[in-house]
Amino acid sequence: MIIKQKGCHDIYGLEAKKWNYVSQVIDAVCERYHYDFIRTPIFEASELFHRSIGEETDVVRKEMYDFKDKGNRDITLRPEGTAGVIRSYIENKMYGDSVQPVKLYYNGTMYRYERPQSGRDRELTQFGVEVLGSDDPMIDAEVISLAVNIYKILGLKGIKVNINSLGDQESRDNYRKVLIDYFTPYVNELCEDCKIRLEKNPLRILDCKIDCQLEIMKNAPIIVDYLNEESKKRFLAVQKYLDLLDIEYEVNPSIVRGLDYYNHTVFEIEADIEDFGSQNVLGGGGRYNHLVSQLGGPETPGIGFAMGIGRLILALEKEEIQLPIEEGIDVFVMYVSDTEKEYAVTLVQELRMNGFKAETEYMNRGLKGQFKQADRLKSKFLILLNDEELKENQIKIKNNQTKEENFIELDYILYYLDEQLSSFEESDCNCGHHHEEGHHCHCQHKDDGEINF
RNA sequence: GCGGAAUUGGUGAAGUGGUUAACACGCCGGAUUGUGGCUCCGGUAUGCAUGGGUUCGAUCCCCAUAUUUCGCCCCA
Repeated sequence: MIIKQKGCHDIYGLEAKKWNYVSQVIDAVCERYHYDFIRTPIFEASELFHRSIGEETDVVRKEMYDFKDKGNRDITLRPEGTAGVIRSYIENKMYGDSVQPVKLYYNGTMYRYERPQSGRDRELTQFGVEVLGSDDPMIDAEVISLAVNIYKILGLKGIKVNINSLGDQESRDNYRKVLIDYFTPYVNELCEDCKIRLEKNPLRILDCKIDCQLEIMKNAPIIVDYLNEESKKRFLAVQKYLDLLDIEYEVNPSIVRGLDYYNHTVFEIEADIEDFGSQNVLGGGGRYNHLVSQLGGPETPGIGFAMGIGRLILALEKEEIQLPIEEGIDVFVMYVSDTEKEYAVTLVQELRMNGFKAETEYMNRGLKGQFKQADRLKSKFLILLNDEELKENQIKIKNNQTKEENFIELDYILYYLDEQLSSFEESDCNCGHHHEEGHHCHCQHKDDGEINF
């Protein structure tokens, strides 16, 4: 038997419905924030990732899914979304578009050659946004608020935003020196990885999970103290806008992010979920004002963030949040004889063309089997075709909840179903969603007056 | 890259070094001659991840591989 590759998943059934629902929420929110969808290739030249993400990062050093193609080109399956979007921005000269800044979002699969575990796969799906062309701190706050809103609309509670600033190049260089000076006397106390980091990327020592226990960490210099005037002002402005948007956040000096292209604002969004381990970080991002020029475009400020959809859905499941997913069908058409079957074919077609979710029998089951099938499909109504009754232009329809049966004129069936089904839509919210019995509406439009699909 | 646990049918699983591998759910069929969801009856693994080894004999013991799963590093 051929089975799926390590760290990959088949998503189908209810799981697939959840994914689609989350995507719908993302699309709706992005539309309101006026972000345009962009779809870039899943594979790119390897060099793109080496140059953008950084040679020394773990993602590039040990997680790249790369190979040679038949033309002997070095190809990599994208490990994240930003690099491809920036490449596209430059290649398509979007910096010349009449509408600026350019606000984009993507939602697609990424690949990392990792050891799979809970909340981490080799094929993962990320949704993310990128804003290019504006350095306004207000955009930083907007991007964070967009992410937070998506989590809120989906019903996640306990969302925590951690922010930090890496400052501009001057601040960062300055801080880098301070860090090296600080840690060098203690080099023998550091773990093996951090000894290497001390030379290559001292910032990452700060979020080392091993060395964070050390005494020297507590007194380590904090970057915020080494920001120059301008960077400090900028960071405070971001916080001001977050306050205005009523977003709770915490300044966390240990957030440095694993990709090299970030400067100024960096942030991570985590869910406060028990037993979620290190998988509680649902998304993260930051500003990258030199990435575009680094990849050969004009000097262009940018900011973005990404969230893992798989991990998000895991979080929703852990929190037992019911999504308003439609289940079941409107009507199941039953038949026995061949002439009834012929009528069923056309009737089902007509029902479908008029917007009803209609099903019929394909497995040659007896009437008993068809009743069972209709129940499995959670059909709200049953239509029982009968040759004798059809001759009289009559059709028998049964409400599968009340068990009430009625004879209806053939021509009247669409109207009848329409009327009957609308009584199923009763719900104390009017979000337009259909909520199954016992499910609650999480659209939150009533509370926030914001999003309504 | 490192470490722990697991792998029996469509599903959940029990089990033993020795003839036909429990049980339950599901599914299909029948009792019920065109109104079911209850009940009863019947059917449903030449098979216990794969490859070696130990043995008279292995699903059960040993080794390896694969996969799943949970951690570490890192990340979403």
